[in-house]
Amino acid sequence: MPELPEVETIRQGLDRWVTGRTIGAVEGRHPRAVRRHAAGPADFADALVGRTVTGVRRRGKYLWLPLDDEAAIIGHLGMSGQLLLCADDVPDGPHLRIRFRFGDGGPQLRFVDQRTFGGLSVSPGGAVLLDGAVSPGGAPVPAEIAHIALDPLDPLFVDSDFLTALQRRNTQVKRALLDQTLISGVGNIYADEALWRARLHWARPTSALTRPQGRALIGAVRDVLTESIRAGGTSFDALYVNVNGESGYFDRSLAVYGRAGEPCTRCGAPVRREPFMNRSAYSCPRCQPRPRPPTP
DNA sequence: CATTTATCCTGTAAGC
DNA sequence: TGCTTACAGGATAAAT
Repeated sequence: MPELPEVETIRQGLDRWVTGRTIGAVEGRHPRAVRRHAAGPADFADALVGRTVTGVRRRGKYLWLPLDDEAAIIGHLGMSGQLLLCADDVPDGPHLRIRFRFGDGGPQLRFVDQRTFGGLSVSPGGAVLLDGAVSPGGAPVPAEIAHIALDPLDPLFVDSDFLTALQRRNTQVKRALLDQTLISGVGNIYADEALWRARLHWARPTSALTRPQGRALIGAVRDVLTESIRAGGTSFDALYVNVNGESGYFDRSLAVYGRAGEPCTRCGAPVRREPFMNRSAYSCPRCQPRPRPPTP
């Protein structure tokens, strides 16, 4: 599902195909897609018609598109959201939620979302620098996402600060990786992949991690995210595609996620799947031994 | 305050 | 064959 590499791939596509274009019409097709827009669906469209997109930015799994009037469109793909550039004659699918037409008459932008966990909103002052005191790292982000931590590909991300915060936590290491207020952009897929690379079991208590283990972990997180971006992200099915409808191919490089019973590519032991937060955690039983005592 | 759990959704696949 | 159930899981409100 869309995590940092998938969102970054989409950001790059939007930057290429949408930046500089002026919105001509906005068509809302499902109220849930704009539920985060406090001023309501009608205001969402009113705030955008006639505005020009000046760029596309990202923090973690959030996107935002600054506009020429100091507002910004904020977007989150949730589980199944897609942003697609389509010629006018491409038929609407059943999950079309929002359509943007542009004044140049070029390809329209569609927000398509099967499970409706994603959505778009307009942040009135979102294109303007936020008070650095309340934004993690002091970076400019819309106020609505100021609670989201820096992601590990952000130039302002400081490894040692993250490791200190990680060690202060009293929880399991995978839970910490998924906490977007501690480190953003990592979801279930890349958490499992990074833990495998760092040879750490997901249930390891954060407070007991050594500094070298922590450094190995953040290095692994950064490596796997970077490699996946290079591959265009991970596509298991048609639910994740880039803005032109193309799949990424990092699924071929996954070591453990979704590979229960298959051999570990490092040691050959069958990959283990364990229940984790009403989901699954995949790991290698040999490379990532369980922590000694019962989990905290 | 820190941390965990329940909830929102729908399509696919597995089970009876 | 057709119905039911489990599962996928990001963010957030609510609970502990």
